[in-house]
Amino acid sequence: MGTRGRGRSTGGSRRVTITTVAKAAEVSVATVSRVVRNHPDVKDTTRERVMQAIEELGFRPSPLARALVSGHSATLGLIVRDMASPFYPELAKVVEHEAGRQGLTVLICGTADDPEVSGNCVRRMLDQRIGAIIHASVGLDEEELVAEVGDQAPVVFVNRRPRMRDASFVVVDNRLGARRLTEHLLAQGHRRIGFIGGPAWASNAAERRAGFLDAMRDLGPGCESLVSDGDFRLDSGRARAHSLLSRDGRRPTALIGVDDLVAIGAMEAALERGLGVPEDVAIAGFDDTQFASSRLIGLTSVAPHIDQMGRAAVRTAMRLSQQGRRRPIREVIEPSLVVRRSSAAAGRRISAAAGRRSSAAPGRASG
Amino acid sequence: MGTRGRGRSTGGSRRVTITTVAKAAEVSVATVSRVVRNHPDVKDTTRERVMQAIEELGFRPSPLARALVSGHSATLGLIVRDMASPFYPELAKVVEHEAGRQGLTVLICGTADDPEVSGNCVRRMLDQRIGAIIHASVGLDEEELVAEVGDQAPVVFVNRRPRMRDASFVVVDNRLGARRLTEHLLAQGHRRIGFIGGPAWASNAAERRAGFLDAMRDLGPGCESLVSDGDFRLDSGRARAHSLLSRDGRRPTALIGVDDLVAIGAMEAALERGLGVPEDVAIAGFDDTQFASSRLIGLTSVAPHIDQMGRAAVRTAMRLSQQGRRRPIREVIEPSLVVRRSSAAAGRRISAAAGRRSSAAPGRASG
DNA sequence: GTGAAAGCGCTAACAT
DNA sequence: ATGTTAGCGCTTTCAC
Repeated sequence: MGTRGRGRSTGGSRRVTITTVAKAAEVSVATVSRVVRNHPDVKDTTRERVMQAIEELGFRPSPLARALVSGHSATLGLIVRDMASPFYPELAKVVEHEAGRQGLTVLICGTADDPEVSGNCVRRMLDQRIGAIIHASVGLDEEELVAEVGDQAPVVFVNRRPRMRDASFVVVDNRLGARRLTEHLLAQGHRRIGFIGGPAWASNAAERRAGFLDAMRDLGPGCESLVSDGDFRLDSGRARAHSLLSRDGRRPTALIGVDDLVAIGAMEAALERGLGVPEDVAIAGFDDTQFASSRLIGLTSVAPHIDQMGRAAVRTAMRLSQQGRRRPIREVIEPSLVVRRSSAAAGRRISAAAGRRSSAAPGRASG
Repeated sequence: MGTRGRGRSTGGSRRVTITTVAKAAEVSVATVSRVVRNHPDVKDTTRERVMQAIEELGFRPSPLARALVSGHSATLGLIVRDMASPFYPELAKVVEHEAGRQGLTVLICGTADDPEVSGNCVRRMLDQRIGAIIHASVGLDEEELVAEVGDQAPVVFVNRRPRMRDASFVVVDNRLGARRLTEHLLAQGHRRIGFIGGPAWASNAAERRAGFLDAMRDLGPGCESLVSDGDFRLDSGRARAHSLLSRDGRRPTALIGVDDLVAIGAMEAALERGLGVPEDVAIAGFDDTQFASSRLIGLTSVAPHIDQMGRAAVRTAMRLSQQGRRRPIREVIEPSLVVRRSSAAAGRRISAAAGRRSSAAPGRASG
């Protein structure tokens, strides 16, 4: 603290390398290296001496040199679709925080689900001998991705269930989430429900949609399901909602957005048409993002527990990169339903604690 | 395309290094290196030959080795306060995108304005021989930061004007923004205006506050200014707003939040007190984030032009790291005021094009 | 348990 | 205009 150097480093203080430490501790660089890496084959007294030298000199090993020689660095690559879409920054925050706690650095990259951007991104990461890739985008065909990566780094898919065998992933049970949400809406008396979906290639969108349709079939005999696919953007949600809500006489009384942003687009559309939410049309989304939880919006949403997902992703990535990734690690998180004003018929079915993370998944969940 | 390798790399294909290329092109590694770095001292025919070898072999230089020997890498470090606060992901998106276009990798890190986290973060980045640091957090005392970094990498402060001389930065003119906003509110007939500020150590918060107070003094003689400082979180905004709005008889008719999140907290508070926005109390914020621009919220906000800021930040970072950063580069962006429903007295003072980025800064701006 | 030596893949003098 | 050589700071056999 308070080095008070005048900008230029203070004359003599050359950079502290492993060699410096070796000399100070009167051992070879190999031994210092062992100590730093916690290799067992070091006598306790030696270890002590080296540790002290490290401490005194303020030695910090160069991740660069380390990565160059060992072939992989303590760096995580996080690939997202769009940092500006509310789900991703929340995920990024958790991942970065968790990674930081483990001393890992996080490289970030936003593809716009453009395979080319995505490819560049992955290549740049591999060139850095990245330790593991956390892939939370949905675009690039995963075959290509995995082929490109080969065995250069383990890949963890997040929020997306890859089609291929032996891939590792951390996802939320989207079908279950959709089912619970649908169940909730049916219980509210809705008989005509619209689903505003995502692009065909997005597996999580497909799962949510399928979950909705299955639930309608199983639980809402005689009810009508309307599906309209768009992409993940707000404007798409709005446009699709407008079109669904314009069916005179037969318009849906409830709308589900494939994610919160789309649902918010739908809310905007309702507003623009002079429809009250939830009186005229109930609306719900997926992801339980900050946006949804604001009382100004009060959007009912399926919570994938982003923090849990993020932490699991980092843990998985670390395990894979350590254990030589013998076999895939898969994790499925149970979603919960957070009911808010946008779908609360009586205006007060919101669970007592209106706080953000309150889970309201009831016991009556289907089997 | 379509390498179709069976996972394991296809037997013989060893890694392609600069030496491989040198052999193939029948030149020395130095020449290949020159070609790769666009060094002028290479005969055109030679260059051609090398380029072709590079192409054919699919050679990609190792950023690791490069950084190790040259002392700095093509990597940008982005330090933010909180990825989950709407301003930052929008900035991160632009920075990452712009960096990607230049072939730069982005390392990200969220401090919670905790100097310790921030310090670790900076050290990790320096250990990676980062090319430049874009610092968009506000917490760590910049003296410490700059001392720690020394001349190891150039630093660009973004969205924060450092107190020290010869620091580079890209900021928005917060005082001007605050003045324009205040002017707008006064023009709407407000005579008692509250300002919900940020923490004392945040320079941008201080500037916004000062701009507000100055404008009130200059333009609103006899008007009352109420200031209540909090932090940058939504809950802080809500709490502060509640307290300001509870002054019976003398409550403000307009509230400014130090950023959009705080302003939204204030909107929630108004809602909770049964006050209409903007009829009973007008509300406005800073940053013009996505959140603000949704019609569901329609928050009047001062736009710092995040995209412009982000691009300028990357440009500045690159310039500094190339030109040996002789002298600081400073850039001040002119904000514009985006008027939305939350402060539109008649309910229709919203500029015709209700789109997100429509700037509504009028000519009558103060000198 | 410890050390010596050979690189990892490149750049940067210095020769030529 | 091109080649040679010495590292960057570390890990990793392989001896001892």
